[in-house]
Amino acid sequence: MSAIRPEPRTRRRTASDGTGTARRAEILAIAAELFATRGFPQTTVRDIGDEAGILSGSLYHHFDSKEAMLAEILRDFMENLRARFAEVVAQDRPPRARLDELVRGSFATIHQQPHAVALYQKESGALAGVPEFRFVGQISLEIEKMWVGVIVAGQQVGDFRTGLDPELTYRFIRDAVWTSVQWYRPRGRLRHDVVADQYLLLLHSGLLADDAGSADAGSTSSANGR
Amino acid sequence: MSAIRPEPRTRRRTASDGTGTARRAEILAIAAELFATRGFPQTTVRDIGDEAGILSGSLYHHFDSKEAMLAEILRDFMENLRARFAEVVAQDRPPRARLDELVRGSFATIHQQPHAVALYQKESGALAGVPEFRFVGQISLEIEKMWVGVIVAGQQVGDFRTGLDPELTYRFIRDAVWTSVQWYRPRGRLRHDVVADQYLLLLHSGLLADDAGSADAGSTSSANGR
Amino acid sequence: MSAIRPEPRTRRRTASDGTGTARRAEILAIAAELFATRGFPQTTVRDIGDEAGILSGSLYHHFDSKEAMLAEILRDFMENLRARFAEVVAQDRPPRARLDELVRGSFATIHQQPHAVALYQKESGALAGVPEFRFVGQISLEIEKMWVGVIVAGQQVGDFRTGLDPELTYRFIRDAVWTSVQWYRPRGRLRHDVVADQYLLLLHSGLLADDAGSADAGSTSSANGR
Amino acid sequence: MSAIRPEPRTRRRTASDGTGTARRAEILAIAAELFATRGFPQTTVRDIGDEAGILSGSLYHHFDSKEAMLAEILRDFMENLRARFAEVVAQDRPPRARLDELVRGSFATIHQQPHAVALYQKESGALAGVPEFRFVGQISLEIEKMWVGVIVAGQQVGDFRTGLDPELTYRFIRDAVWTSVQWYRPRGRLRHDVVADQYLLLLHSGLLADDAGSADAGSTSSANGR
DNA sequence: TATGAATGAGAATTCATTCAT
DNA sequence: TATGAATGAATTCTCATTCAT
Repeated sequence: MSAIRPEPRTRRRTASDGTGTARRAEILAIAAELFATRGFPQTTVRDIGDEAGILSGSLYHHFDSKEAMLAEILRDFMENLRARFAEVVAQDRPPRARLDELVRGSFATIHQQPHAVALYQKESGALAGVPEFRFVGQISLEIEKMWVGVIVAGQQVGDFRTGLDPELTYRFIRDAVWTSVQWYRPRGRLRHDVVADQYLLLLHSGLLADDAGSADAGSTSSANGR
Repeated sequence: MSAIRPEPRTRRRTASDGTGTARRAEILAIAAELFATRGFPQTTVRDIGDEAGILSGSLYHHFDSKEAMLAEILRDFMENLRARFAEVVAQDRPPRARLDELVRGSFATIHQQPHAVALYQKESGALAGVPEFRFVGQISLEIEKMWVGVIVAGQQVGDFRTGLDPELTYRFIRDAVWTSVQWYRPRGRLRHDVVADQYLLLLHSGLLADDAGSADAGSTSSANGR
Repeated sequence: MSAIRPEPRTRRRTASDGTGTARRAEILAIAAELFATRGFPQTTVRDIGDEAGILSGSLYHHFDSKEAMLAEILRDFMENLRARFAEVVAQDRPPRARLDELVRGSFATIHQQPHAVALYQKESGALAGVPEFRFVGQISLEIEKMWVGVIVAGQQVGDFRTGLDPELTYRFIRDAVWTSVQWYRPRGRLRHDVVADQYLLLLHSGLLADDAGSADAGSTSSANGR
Repeated sequence: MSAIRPEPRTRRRTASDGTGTARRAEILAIAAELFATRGFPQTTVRDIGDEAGILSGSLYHHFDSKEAMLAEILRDFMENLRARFAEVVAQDRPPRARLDELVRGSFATIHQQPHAVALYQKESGALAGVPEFRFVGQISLEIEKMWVGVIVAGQQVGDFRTGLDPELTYRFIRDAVWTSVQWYRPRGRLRHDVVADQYLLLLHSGLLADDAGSADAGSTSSANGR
């Protein structure tokens, strides 16, 4: 019974009109978990419906499409993240302190919203060219600018090593931090702030032992403090 | 046409029987690229056939299934990688030198086989429980043991900072290194050895400037960012 | 397993590459009949598959979509019709003879291709704005121009009554002729050329008896010479 | 709220019980327009609800089903039309005058109720076998009898040409007249009575110019109609 | 080796309809 | 009267895979 080319229907409820928030949020949380664990394409609307206790078709009472669910989850997450980071970089503290907080905040976010983070990591690549998901690239870029800004500032005040390319450094940090969502277990024994501590220790001072610097060029690493 | 001893129907040519090797390899390369760029589930056998200039059904003369293609690509890649790393860790050199070479080798691998690396990164998660892909987890674990072994050795000889958990450190390094496949462009202006240099600089000595070090692990970390 | 936004696949076989013509034509004929009798939206691809003896999904081996089937049927029909009419209007005969042949040709077409005609009648309205079906409106317009051209020519040579608006006259004729597809039965006792004869009699001379003119409005339509 | 004798659940308010008449009529008008422009199957209850400013589910407080809406619209229209025509044919005037008025009345109806007419034209075919819509065929038949009766009467009194089959003539007239709903614009410059005038001119006297007989083949084609 | 036709199991989405509130 | 959540059946279309030629 499909028309030859049906005109687009009027929109359904969206996130911002505050209607049916309860059920929507519930379903979105379920979808986020499934998308994150199985991947978006591998998750069927039936999976979501089953988990939510309704028929898959009934999901369309709440959302326009499976894609729209993904968009809503990602948008919520990314706008939140941007705001969180913007607050940090706006602080009147030395770059080094701000970078630390960006890192800590990231690990905390992974702890609090592992699904959204995993989702972002997994799908943002495939979303690059899709118009409805332009915001992903945009916000990513804004975030990148904040982080790189802090790194550059840190180099300027002499806190950070200048031999490092800020862009490249940002990527190294970003990848190490966010990819941890793939092995970090929120309920595991390794707490997120401990992971952050460890990462910051490595990031700040490097892997080489402090007095290994002299040994670096090959000489006397004898005094090695351990 | 009847062979003296016909092969059991279940198994077609495999990589090692040296038949039709040329066409097979060609198709596998195409598949690897498509799998890597679009993702495995999003790549259809028709995509592969189109790119190879044959009909999708004809692919089944070469391979048992789409999954079998993925398995072959990944197995080739991972066994190679394991061998490569095994050579490095077997060298009679200080841990630090060996770790550097592991890192450099990884970036070089990304340069040489970006598709396989991307594939491994994207799909290995979803492959965790699939019997045919058990080798992925196994080899990953072997590789992890090699790297962690080097890190531990480095700590034992005093080259590497001991405050760092070796497992955690491995993950931080692994994630930063391999995730670079997502932004590294083999034909871009940023050469892979330069990327490796930059990463090793960060990894070795950390982000903090050398004269900031006194504030660092030095006692009075009052100004310390946290 | 749907990708977020799959790129459009390469085209399948089309009508003009002359491949698989046999099966294609068979299926198209079935589809035409179903579309014509049930209406396009009310015909499901399952209906077509059932009638063709294959699964509905298998139709997509031959055609890109249900819509594409409709387009092919209509295009074949309309281009043919245009050619047929173009031949007639190009003849070096008086307008009256050409108009008669247009009418007779139309009834003959209804006899020969009732499904395509019914389809055109039923669906062309809904197809107005759809890009893939622009040809429908275009060819319709070309045909209209041919007919109206003949009518105008007939008026100019004095064959046709000048009190009639040519456009309007065309529509009256067109609608009476083509709508007959809805009641004409190709295998019925009423042959198409008889129907054409009757229609032409009415069209030529009108409903009023030849000597009924005097009774007309009662007044002085004396010049009504027949 | 409990009525003394609650109506059986199967039947809700109908057109004739005078309840909620205003809203009902409003909704029916909306439905008629949508059904007429998009076609009945292509119109969703949601479309109707949207246009009426209520949710689609709420329509079921007024009507039993989407089909019931269509039935009500068509029945109203057709009973009215039958009555209108019945009045005309009952007049004590010559057949010719009555036929003219039937035609004029039809064009006027198209002008006044274009949606209902279009609806009738579009859907009556598909409704042929549906029990709830038997009235459509019945009334159509009654109307046909009236028209054919007038035509036959006209032939008997010598007003109408006798070489024409009355049934066939009726169909030609009916199709030309009613199909005009598809191009007639109630608010256009071409008024319905002008259209009727033009059609009647063509119908009465035919397309051939009054003195065209002699001009025809040049000779004495008195027996004209070819 | 390859084609071309087909299978069969899903996929997302639509939609008339119901019903508790 | 109307809402909002849900049903359940159907729809178009996709896709890995098979197999006779």
